[in-house]
Amino acid sequence: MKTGHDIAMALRAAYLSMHRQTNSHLAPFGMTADQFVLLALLCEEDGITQQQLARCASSDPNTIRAMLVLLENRGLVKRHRHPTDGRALRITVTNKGRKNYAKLSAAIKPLQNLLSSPFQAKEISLMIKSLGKVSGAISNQNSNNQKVSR
Amino acid sequence: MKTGHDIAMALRAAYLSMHRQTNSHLAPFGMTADQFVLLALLCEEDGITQQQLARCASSDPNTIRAMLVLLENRGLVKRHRHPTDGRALRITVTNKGRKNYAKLSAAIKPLQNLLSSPFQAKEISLMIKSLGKVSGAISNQNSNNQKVSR
DNA sequence: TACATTTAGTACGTATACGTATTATTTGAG
DNA sequence: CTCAAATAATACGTATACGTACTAAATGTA
Repeated sequence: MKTGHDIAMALRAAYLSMHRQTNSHLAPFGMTADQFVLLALLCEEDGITQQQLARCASSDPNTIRAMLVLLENRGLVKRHRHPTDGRALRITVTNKGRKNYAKLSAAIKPLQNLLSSPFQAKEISLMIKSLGKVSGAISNQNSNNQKVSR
Repeated sequence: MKTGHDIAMALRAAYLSMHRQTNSHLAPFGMTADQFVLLALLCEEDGITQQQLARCASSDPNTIRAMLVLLENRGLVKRHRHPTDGRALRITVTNKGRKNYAKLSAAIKPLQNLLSSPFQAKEISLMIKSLGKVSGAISNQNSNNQKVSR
């Protein structure tokens, strides 16, 4: 009988395997899997703030900032002051960043296909839905503390 | 239509959420989620080597070693020379380690239940099977390179 | 037995994940 | 308008993930 612990271990194995492979596919281009995630999100929705990026990437502002600094130093993104909110930074992708994204995106296509290859279309959406349930069930944990304490 | 990229993002979100929550549940006890994984594996199968532990934890020897050093400094595990293989180290859990594991195991039970709560038993085994397919499809990538190149 | 190859562990460096504390702005209540 | 609370970003520290290079021990083969 499978338990929550089994889910956790399976999730861990799948994520770490995927992350490792993605990194090794992108390393020849001097890019990491996580940097690619940011670049992909920004190419989809340019000009969002670090805060929003942290949410979309399921990460946190500290990590996002460190990564963006690296990407900015390599000329792939820019961080501008937000026009109406003096605290926030708007992140945009440079032309170089977009070109890189296109190249990398092509480079990991085989890996992405491999990722979906053992499944039928229905299974994929089912698995994604299940993973969403996991995220949902778990991430509404702490937000309670904060909302209740208000 | 969902693609490999969608699987990757969903997997990332689920894993990072789970990892964060697990860490925050274990932090009061001065333990991390990953340390708990090692302790759990060792309590199941005591006396295995760092190499085996790396495989079981879906991690790598460098990471495992660093974690074991921390755990050993806190008296939770011990690293002995392997009786027949002079290169290897056998890792065993101390009594203190076992007691800690029992305590922590109880502490995260609620989280583990939460993890499995949105599913029926069948869905759980299905998801675990799917995650296994992901791990399998991906991790047989590099081992080819090495075997072919010989 | 001698030696090339493989394997377990280690050392070191970079990137992430994320908690906590601090600063600068914005927002909202009075 | 004033000031407390909330928010975005940052600084800093620790733990992980993992690549690469190296050492020591085991193994297979000539």
